[in-house]
Amino acid sequence: MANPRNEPRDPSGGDDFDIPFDLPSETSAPRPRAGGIAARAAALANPGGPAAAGGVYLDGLNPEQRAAVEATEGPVLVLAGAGTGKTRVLTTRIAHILSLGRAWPSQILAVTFTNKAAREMKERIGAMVGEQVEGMPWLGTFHSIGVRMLRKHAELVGLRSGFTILDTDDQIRLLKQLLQAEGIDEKRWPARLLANTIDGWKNRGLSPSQVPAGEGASFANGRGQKLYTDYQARLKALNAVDFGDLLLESIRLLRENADVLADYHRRFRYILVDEYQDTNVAQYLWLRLLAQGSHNVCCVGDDDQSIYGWRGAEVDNILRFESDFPGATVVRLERNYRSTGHILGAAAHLIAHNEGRLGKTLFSEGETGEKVTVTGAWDSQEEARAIGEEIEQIQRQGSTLSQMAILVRASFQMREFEERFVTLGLNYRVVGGPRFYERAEIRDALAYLRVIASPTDDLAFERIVNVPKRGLGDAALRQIHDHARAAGVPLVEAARQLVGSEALKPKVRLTLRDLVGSFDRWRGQMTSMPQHELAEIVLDESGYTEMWQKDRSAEATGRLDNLKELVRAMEPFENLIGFLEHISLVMDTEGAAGQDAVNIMTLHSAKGLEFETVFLPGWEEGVFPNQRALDEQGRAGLEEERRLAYVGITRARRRAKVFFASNRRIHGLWQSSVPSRFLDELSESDVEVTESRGGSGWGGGQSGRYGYGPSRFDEAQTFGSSYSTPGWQRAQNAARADERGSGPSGGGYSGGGRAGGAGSGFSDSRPSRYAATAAARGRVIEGELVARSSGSASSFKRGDRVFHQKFGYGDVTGVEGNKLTVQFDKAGEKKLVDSFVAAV
DNA sequence: TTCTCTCGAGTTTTT
DNA sequence: CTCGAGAGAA
Repeated sequence: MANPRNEPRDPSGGDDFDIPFDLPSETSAPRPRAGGIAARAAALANPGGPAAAGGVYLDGLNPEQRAAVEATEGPVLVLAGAGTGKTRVLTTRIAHILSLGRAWPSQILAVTFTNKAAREMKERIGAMVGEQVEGMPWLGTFHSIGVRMLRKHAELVGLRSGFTILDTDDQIRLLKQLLQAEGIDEKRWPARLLANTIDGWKNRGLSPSQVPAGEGASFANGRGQKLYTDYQARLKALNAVDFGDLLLESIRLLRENADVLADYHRRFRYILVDEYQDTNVAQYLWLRLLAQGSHNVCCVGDDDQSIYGWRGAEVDNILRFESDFPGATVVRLERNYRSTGHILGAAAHLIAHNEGRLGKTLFSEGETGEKVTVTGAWDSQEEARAIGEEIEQIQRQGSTLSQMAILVRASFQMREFEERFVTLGLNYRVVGGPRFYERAEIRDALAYLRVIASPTDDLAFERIVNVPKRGLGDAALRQIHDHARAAGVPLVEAARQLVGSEALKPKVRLTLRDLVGSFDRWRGQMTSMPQHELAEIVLDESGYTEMWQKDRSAEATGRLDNLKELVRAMEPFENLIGFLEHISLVMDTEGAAGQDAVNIMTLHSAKGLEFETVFLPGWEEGVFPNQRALDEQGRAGLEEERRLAYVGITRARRRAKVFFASNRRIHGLWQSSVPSRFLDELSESDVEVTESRGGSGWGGGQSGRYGYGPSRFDEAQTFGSSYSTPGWQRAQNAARADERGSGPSGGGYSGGGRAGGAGSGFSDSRPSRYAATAAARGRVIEGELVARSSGSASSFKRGDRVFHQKFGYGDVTGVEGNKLTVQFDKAGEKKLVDSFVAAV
């Protein structure tokens, strides 16, 4: 299309980059109006004009932010600490580039990790530059931009444009089939593990042939690499890609087709990357390829907030930026606008314990505020109880529940809070959890729609042949499979052919005929009615809705609601194909914010959010830092855990409240625990130890820091009894009842009295009576004792007389590794880990 | 084919 | 303890 202007020219104006399956918002997006540049220039010159927002956008920035925005040319790394206005810089920078007329909206590539981040960025840019943002087709997640490229050039990487994107579930089912075909024992080598392994390779940008020999051999006695090769072949045959391929294949596309790459180089004048510390190798390679064009690449990130190493993120990417992009401008944003002085101080002191970091010191000009509190609880139930109380108290002081959040390390910790809040009648909302489109009922429904839209989608067909149960089980499916392979046709077609033959049992044949007939019928209706109406008909006629209506389990109604929600979500799309195209990448929960409620979520999902008050429970060795992270990743794992702690604290605007419990039930066993080393890494001057509930002066069970020095929290553990309270849990089992009967009950929540509680054990660090047992279980990594193994043999034997803090005295009646069976005098028989009983 | 039971494992999560 | 997945029984 001819463009009257010389430079810059907007390539999106009718060029062949448009693809058929866009979101409605994109296809209907108005192209930049004629005179865009003039209008923008006018806006700059005349801040009072219609596009005035652009004229003043630089005003509110601090000098560093402004520098980051104005350094438009060449590589720029913005090290943006927590709460320093990272998103603001990113969005303002885009607005700035547009306002200066340096590029058309369609010439800016802006990548984020999540759809949520992309959406937010779009909104904020929109607020600054108005409709122009609609012309930014290249603002999106790595994956969605990858898809866009691949759809356009599918044939260059051996795909057809309508390829399907497999989610994790499909992926696993496919791999299971491969494992079976190879005769590999799925118990020893689970498909899940293979999926993770392959994902790991893909994250590192490795195609099957590039997998290092040693690693390829690590799975299933050397067959890992072959399986990966087979898997890729199978994907191609199905005209499908998985998430990793979206990047890997894009990279291949760009590498192997110089003309395509040149095209994108010409197109992308400015590249911006959010959360750069989270990029993996594949994403890095992809970016580097594209950045070779203009060199105007701006990465924003915070090495201290890199918490996704375990899924392939390479902190190294951000640490290496300056050598990767020579001549890079580095801007540090250290002025924090979020948290009070004490919170920042505590967080800074903590994170300073990490070695591999670029180093930033956050400062705030705001008030010092309240100190970070550290509170010890006897066990996890009391911890939940104490937090519940604090929440109610803060609420009484006028805060809303939504301004508070409980951030846990692992989701098993959430349960206790949920139970507690249910009894308190306190509204809470669990953020995160299974994504909407990951729910079984949604995927089933989608599978039906996929088969309708694309009769060659074997995986989708397999998923729902027998859902709801209609008597088409393994045997029938195998027959269809065999026939499909023999005839070289997709499953649906094979089914159709079998129905016409005599090969099937009469009953099966009839059922299958109905099913195939239904699909044909629905497919016929696809063009004659809106997709959401079709979906309703399909769910109804297939018996799927009925299946859940008959289900009397607790979740059934929720599932039906989800299905309704799905139907509703389909409405805005142009057609079924358009809907399916984007569902796999762009559908997220976006849970109704709804009523005022306390937020409960993992530390990971809290990244990027902020709250007035943040509760951080479970700061105990093993839980946080997480034992497995330590065992598997050693020092690197510890540092990532520490960054997680840093992320947690810096979520707080006004109050950060840390908790630890001396006892916690993990996998059904009561374990006593040691306060987290991170507690000691918080600067003392920013922390206040609020010994919550009394303290009988027993001190902690296990003190002794396992080699990393005594802690000031070792004995700051207390007894507040949770055992004597009225039964607040639902069905209590016998064991729980026993505990209540025998626990060292302090007589209610408030019990115990405060005397001698706080800090009484601070200075006098008595040697623990359990130290010997504990030390035997120590584990050294890189000369530093950072981990404890739990699998070692016990030093106890049958017949030993032992003492337990909660259950009292008893006799060992059985030993299995480090797990003991103990017959307690009062509490009855218990199974527990040896480290929390002591020999007497 | 489907239901029930036993066994085993058991961070973090996006796309 | 608690959930999910696979193996045996109806």
